[in-house]
Amino acid sequence: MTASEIEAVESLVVEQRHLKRHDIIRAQGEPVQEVYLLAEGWAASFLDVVTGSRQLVRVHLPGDMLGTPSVVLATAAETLVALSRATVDVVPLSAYSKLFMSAPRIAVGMFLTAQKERILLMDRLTSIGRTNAAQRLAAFLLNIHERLGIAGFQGPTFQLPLSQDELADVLGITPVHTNRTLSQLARAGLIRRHGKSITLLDIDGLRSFGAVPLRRFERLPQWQLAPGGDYSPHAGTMVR
Amino acid sequence: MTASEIEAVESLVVEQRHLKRHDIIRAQGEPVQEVYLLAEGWAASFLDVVTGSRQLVRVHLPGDMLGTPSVVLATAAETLVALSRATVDVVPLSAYSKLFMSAPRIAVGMFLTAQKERILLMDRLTSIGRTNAAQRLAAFLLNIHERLGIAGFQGPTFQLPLSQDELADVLGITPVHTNRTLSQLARAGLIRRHGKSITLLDIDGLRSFGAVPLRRFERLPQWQLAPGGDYSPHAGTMVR
DNA sequence: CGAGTGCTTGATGGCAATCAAACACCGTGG
DNA sequence: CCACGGTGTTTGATTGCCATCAAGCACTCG
Repeated sequence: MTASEIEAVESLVVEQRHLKRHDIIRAQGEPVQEVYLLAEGWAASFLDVVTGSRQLVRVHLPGDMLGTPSVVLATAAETLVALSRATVDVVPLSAYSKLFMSAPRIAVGMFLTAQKERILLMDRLTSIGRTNAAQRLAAFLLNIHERLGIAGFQGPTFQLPLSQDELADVLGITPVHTNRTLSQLARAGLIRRHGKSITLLDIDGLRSFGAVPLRRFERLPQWQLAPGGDYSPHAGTMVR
Repeated sequence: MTASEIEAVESLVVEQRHLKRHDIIRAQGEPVQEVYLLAEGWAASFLDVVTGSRQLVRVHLPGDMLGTPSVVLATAAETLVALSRATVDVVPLSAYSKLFMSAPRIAVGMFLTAQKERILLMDRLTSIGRTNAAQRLAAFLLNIHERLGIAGFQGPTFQLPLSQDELADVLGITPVHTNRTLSQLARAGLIRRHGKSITLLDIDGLRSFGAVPLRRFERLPQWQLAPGGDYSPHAGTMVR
């Protein structure tokens, strides 16, 4: 989200929750009455499968909204969990929807954010459906690295607070094979590991190896509102 | 989309294109200047992988908007292709965005549609990441069947205008294995095939076999606009 | 009727799952 | 201080799902 969107959402916060690793923010199947703004730490959204396994569909970093897909459902589709010590701001759904309906500039931002998330999910789907374990891992590490870069962290080294079990649930493979795949990328000289610390030794190499497309998200001029932040009066385009 | 949303989008149509099977509506990498409303026939969105394979990320039926995720990009992420003889309505992006910014009721609908698509992508990701080929196929057939039911078709039999190669690109497996998997579901008594015609013999059996979650999409009361279709005046929630 | 496309089946190989066990790390409690 | 249980990581052995390679068959169309 952009800074102004975060600012607007922050004004709706009614509660702040401090979580430790593995704490559930909101479980799959619960009624949808809130959305969340991740203020600090890492979190994840995952779906349970009846067979017992689960799929991490998204890893969240500070500034991300959590739980927004489920606003079209009566009961939540995803479970939201803290991956590290974290802080989330609780936003009542009623306030969130009211913000959308009363602040056009924010509404545009929320809409475009949702479309951006669709692109990222499409990329993940392609990665999991059409590439092997090592390529998926490369793609995932690059994605995290890029997002940390946007958040201000520099350099090729970062802390990844995911266990190999959780990483396996991201990649759609088993924990055992995750371990072997990490070793494989290290042996190939693409990454280095020290505990939870990951160093990307060859970013271009990882990108071509993982078949990762470059995504330059932009706000096209078509999405600029008329000055003043109010709705541009276009008679005839109003509906009903 | 709801009927009123389709109606609103239809008023923006500048051109109608009649396509035959395999025609490209818009290719990956092209500038994003339009979105599309599928009026007739089947279509698909897919992503190419540099390794040569591709992933069908979404199969579209009449009434679906095509190409909307890429409105956050300068060049399109997905290729849009006709799966059968089809008709698409071309909507300039500028008109589409103007509709969003001037018609709050439609804007809410477009936002909720995007969130719904995220849920569906999350379900697909879980299906491909965490279930085997037969389960993915069951889940896909159920999804298509359910959407055809919403569109008014009844009964357990429908025409699936996808080649096994295309089906393979949906499921993230090879064409050869798609064939074997179809035979497997038929041998198990879950489906019957006659050419492109598919009959679901045991819908509940397919649902439990494919580990398919039930999704009841609803418009929660929080998303109801104040009567009149105009923005509800909530002083203090306007931003900037 | 020949070429192309799509479907089907067989044989073989490889990537990843499964089963199993040892090892490192860490906070807790005797 | 060290025993300990728990969690997480690593490695080996075996199995199996699916990919790959190959070939035959059915159908359509120019």
